[in-house]
This record gives sequence, C-alpha cells and structure tokens, in this order.
Amino acid sequence: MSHFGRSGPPDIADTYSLLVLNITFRTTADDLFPLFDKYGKVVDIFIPRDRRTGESRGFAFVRYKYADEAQKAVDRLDGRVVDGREITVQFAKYGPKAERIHKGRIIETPSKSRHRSRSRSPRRRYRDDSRDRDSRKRSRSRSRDRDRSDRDRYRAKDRDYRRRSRSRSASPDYSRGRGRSRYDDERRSSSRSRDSPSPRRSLEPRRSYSPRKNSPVKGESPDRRSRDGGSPTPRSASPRGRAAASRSPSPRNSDVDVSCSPHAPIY
DNA sequence: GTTGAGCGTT
Repeated sequence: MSHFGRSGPPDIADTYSLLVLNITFRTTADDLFPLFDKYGKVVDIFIPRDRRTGESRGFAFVRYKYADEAQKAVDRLDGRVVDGREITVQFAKYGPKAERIHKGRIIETPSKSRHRSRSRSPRRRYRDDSRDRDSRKRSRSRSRDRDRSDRDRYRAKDRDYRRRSRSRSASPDYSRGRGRSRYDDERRSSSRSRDSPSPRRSLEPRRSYSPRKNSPVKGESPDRRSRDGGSPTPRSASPRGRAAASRSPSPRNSDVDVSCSPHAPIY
C-alpha cells in the first residue's frame, strides 16, 4: 500500500492525473488512497515533497485508470474535508499526461472555473541565489510587479479566508481542542534569571535611556565603536530609541518647512 | 511542534 511513488511511475500508459490541493502537510498517499480508491481504480499516488526537509508540499497527484472515474472523484472529493482540511481536487494541468487530460476535460479552459487567476508560484520553490539575482537584475519591472503582488496577495489571502469560512462551515474547533496557555512564556522568563546570570547586566539593567548624553551628538556614529566596546546589552534598544529620538525632536524639516515657510508663497 | 496556495518522482 505504500508503494506509491517508491519505484517511480508504474505505468502511466492510460492514467489520468488528478491534482489534490489543500491537503495537510501530514497527509500521506496511504491516507488518500482509500478515499480516492472508493471512486475508481487508483493506479498511483504521488505526493511531491521537499528535498531538504522531506515534508510534503501540501498537494498530491492521484492517478486514475479511467477518466470517467477520475472525473467522478473530482466531483465527489473536491471540497471534501480531509484530515480537517478542505482539499481541492482537479485535473492536473501540467505533467506527463497533460495532453491526455486535455482531451478529457481540461479543454473547458480554466478561465472562470474555480480559483481566480493564480500566480505562477509565489512560494519560493528552491533556493537559487544566482538565478534569482540574475533575474532580478535583468528585469527590474518584474521585481516591482512582484513587490506589489506580494502585498496584494496578503490582502487577497485574508479575504479568501473569510469567504471560505462562510462558504463551508469550516471547523475552527481544532485550535480550541489544544488549549495552550501562552502565559507559560512569561512564567518561564521569570525563572530564566537563574539561567543566565548576565554579569554585564549590572552595568545597565536597561532601566532607561540616556537621551541627554547622545542626543546632542549629531553627524557622528556613536553606535559603532561606543556600543561595541561599551555596553553591548542595550544594543537591542538602540535602534528603536535612536529612531524615536531622532524623529521626534526634529520638527524642522526642509520639505515640510517650505510649505509653512512665511517667505515661501505659492510663487 | 510550526506555515499554505499550490502542478510531479525512479
């Protein structure tokens, strides 16, 4: 039962691949087999997983022997809740049997079938610094587009989640089942004092900042040598405090001043 | 132990 994907594709002479999305990261082929096998003859099930971690990517390929059965499985299993997650079953678009499926049903063109325009692959597949850098340098317009898409994606995702929740009474009770108190962290931090005696903490227990000392200094970079050699502990609060201090007490800005300047009319 | 929006292996 676990031979799926072990010896590669057994016989894809007349098989139809179905793409199963939205499956849990722990779902295995053995879990999907009984579900899909009920609707037809499943030839093979393959779940691509990451080479580095070996974890499933969240989707699986189920190969059926007959197209009609695959179609039925898509119709019946699509939207089904498996392992607490609503899976999405659809014909595989890409793959060795893409053309075959093309004649089966994909011919309907995914214009407005289900999910709206889906991006290529926002999720980083493999780490390729050289190629990534090259691509970014080659076309900067693409980089800008990607940036925008990234932000848009976040909003779209949020909206999608809400919509999905209403569509099908999702089961958010899963979180409730495992009541975990986050206050444990606080408690643990209390006992942490014993773990790290922090000898240099005596220098400055991060009580308060000293604005009168480095405030008047301007143009120099005291956070470079002074911090490193002096007190490395308050380094964490350095950027924040410095930014706030620098931003707050500087009401005289060139840009804003021009607007309010009395000797700067609309001329 | 974690996330998530996606197209494949010996």
